[in-house]
Amino acid sequence: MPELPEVETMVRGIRGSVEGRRISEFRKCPCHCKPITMTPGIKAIRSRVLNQKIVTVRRLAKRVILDLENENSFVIEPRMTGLMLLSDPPSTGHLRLEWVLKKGRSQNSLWFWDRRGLGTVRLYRKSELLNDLGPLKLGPDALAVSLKELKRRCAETSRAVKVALLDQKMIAGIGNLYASEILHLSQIHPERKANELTAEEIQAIHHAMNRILKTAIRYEGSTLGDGTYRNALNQSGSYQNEHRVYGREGKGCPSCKGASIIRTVQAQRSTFFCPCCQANKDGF
DNA sequence: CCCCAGTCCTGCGGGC
DNA sequence: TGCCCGCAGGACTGGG
Repeated sequence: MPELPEVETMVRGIRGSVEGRRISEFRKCPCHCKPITMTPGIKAIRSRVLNQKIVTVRRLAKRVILDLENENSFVIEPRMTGLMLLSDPPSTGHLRLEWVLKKGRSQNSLWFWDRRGLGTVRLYRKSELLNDLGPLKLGPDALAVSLKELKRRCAETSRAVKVALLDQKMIAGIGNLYASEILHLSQIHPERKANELTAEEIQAIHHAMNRILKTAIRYEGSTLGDGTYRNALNQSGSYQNEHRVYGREGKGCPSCKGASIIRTVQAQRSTFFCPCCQANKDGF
């Protein structure tokens, strides 16, 4: 499930083979699955992107952005199982889109692969992506938000802090896996109301967010049991071996060694935490 | 404002 | 052994 570290890994993996190249072809792959969401349609996209050079490859929260020289930008949202690949798809059956790229005489391809097909590919004007007033309505990036801004945004919501961290309008880039990891390192109970956290607790979250996400990027993200997440060369990440709580229900807490990790459900998603290390305040 | 359930989608694994 | 069902959850929507 690509979250910030996985999407950052995708961007880093494809950048060198994509930036500065021209799109000589953009097409749907002949797979028999339902087509993924794409706006506008393939014809309109082709008319705006063919023969355009890809100037920049970058990450915007959990999206991959390809900025073209004519001020159009591809916004690729992998959601659960989408991948950006340069070679060797996990299975050819779920290849969705292909960009054929050219630079001088050399030619290579970039693919969007998506087993479940929940991912989306859209073309926007680059000017629409500059801030959170645009169509994406994203909050500040989890790796760029200042402590002051995080405090301000926490104060604005009474939702459980775990649920608030998943809200891309509040902070962009964190998903279900890293939300649990961040709160465990912060030693904060996931049900605590965001607007009741102390300044010290928000500072702990800010610090943990940076540490967890940066470390996960260094490990090239988490590849879970289903093996779906892979980097641009179809290789697994390794941060799953460093997980403190996610997917570790009933196993020992890596911090206190004594207690077992508990799984609960918040906003219809699994939350993992240590009832001992994260048992702070409000009776939790 | 907040919360909840439903929607999209496919593969996997538990239970019978 | 084989089939059915629930689960995985990112983003979004509609109703209370």
